[in-house]
Amino acid sequence: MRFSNLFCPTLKEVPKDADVISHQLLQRAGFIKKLASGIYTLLPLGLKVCKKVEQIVREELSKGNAQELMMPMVCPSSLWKKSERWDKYGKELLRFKDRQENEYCLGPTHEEVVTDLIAQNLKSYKQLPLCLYQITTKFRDEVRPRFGLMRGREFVMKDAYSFHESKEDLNRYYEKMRDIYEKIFKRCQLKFSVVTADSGTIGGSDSAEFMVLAKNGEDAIVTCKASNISCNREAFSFPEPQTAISDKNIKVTKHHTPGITSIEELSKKLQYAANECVKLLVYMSDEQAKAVLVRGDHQINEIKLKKFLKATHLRLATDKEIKNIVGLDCGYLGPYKFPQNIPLIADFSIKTMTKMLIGANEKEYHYTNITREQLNIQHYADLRFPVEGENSPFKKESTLTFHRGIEVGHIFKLGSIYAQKLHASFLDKEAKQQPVQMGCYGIGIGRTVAAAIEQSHDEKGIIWPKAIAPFQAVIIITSMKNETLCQAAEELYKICIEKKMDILIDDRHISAGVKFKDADLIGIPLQIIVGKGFLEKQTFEYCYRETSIKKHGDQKEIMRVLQET
RNA sequence: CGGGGUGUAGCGCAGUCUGGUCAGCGCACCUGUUUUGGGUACAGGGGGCCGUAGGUUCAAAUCCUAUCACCCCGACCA
Repeated sequence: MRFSNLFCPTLKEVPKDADVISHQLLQRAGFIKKLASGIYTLLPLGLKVCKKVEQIVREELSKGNAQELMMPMVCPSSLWKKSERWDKYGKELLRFKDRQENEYCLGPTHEEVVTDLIAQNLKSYKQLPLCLYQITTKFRDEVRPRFGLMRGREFVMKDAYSFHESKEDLNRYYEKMRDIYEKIFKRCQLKFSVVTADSGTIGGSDSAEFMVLAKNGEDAIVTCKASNISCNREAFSFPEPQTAISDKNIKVTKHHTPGITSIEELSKKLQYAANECVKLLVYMSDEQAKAVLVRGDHQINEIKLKKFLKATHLRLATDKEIKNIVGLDCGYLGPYKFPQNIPLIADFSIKTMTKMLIGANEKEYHYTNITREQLNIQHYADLRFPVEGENSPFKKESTLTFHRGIEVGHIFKLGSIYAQKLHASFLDKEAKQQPVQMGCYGIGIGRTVAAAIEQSHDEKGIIWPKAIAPFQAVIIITSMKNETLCQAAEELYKICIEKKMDILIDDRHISAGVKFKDADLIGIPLQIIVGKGFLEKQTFEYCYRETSIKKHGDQKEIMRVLQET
């Protein structure tokens, strides 16, 4: 490729709409251009890097006997209604109608389409196992798109779906896919960690996320080193603790607390630690009120709560609803003498409390020294997020540590939920009809590219891992007016092209300084400089982007170095 | 969805409070000279009816109203 011919608009200044480094550099180095919020054009270099990642993905997946296909982006609502996700998926599913007033959505993922495809064609166990995948543009109308390619609304994703005659075979393939994913991200030269995850809207049982460790990551990873557990913060589960024996010698005290409604203020005023306070939150679970108790220093994990309640829609009750139900404004709600028609559900941690501070269900009053026995708690469950630095529930001596990560891959065991809803079944060896067992496996291609930059850059620009760099090397001609230099560079370039190397030659009629700056910004791993060294000694200079180490060599040596990379 | 902010040339910004020599700066771009190993220097030049639509006024980038777009924070701590 000739730079003089390349559409690569680089910028000196940081675009004002970008504040994470990958987003800034992708724009500055001419890889992407924003069209609308969360919607980007991949410019030639951006596309080139994506293709390199895709190629790695294709090569590794084919080792797992996965076959590539391409499903439509536009999906009729009927399939989504069958799977019940037309209602469950929410606003992220972009819906619209055609001229016949038929409803459609833009596919955010393709379980429905692929399961339907299989339902229509699967007959016998002899056709299994089977794995199909595609690398296509998905659309999710994100609540808040941000960070460029890291959380766009339109994005390129590889999604694979596997089909099996038994759970055992699904388990076997899931493990295989985990290995394939590890190989893919290793080949992309990323530092990542595999963590236990929640399966979210996709549904299913086991799932694991592949997290690229980076400080700008949107996900929190919780680790207990001693027990070798690494988990998405959302999916960290606590075992049921032993019930503590309440302090029977203490007396309930009522306190007048006008204007004091926050845990922080209360614990200060009444000399009660935040972890001795209990807060009560009213949720609407499919429009049924539920009261949830959690310790003052804890946060409710709504994913867990939703699962526990088996709710389709879950939200906090509005102030108005609370007033209707309890007859009280927020701030003084408490579980003692709470309206009996609303079930009280408490987080496991409440079990370990010997006394507590709660709202009095009376304006401007709180109680202290309440014990669990005085409350009519109907259920205990694991409902909260872990807290950074708290003791591990698995190993006493160990604490929980937190890291940030970018979720670049996610694998799930779906089981037969989609198969049942979309009637994908087959005849087994005993001629019995069985629903097919499914797994699904995603990789965010654009997100992987962004994650690579988050992990590898400096003040000068991107430092691409060799495996996914847009070019192996760039040949820089320091002066286009010097014919000797041009000839030498062109000859080298010609040899590279003949050897099918992916090389850029910077033949622009501009000063050498600009060429160096652009090469650094774009992040090409190796710069080959044809300049004064050549005029003096007929040698080329080569410089590694990552280390800035400069060396000299003749054409033979350059070819050797290039073969290595 | 709530709060905050920003829309002026391809990019980054000043000008808006206090309406009138206000269509401006830097980078980028074009021409010429210069320079030729880390965004050379000088000279000249092209490009925007100031997000959009109304309104107020003799006069609007500037004031008012509406609207659109984009960005940030939050969207559970009772």
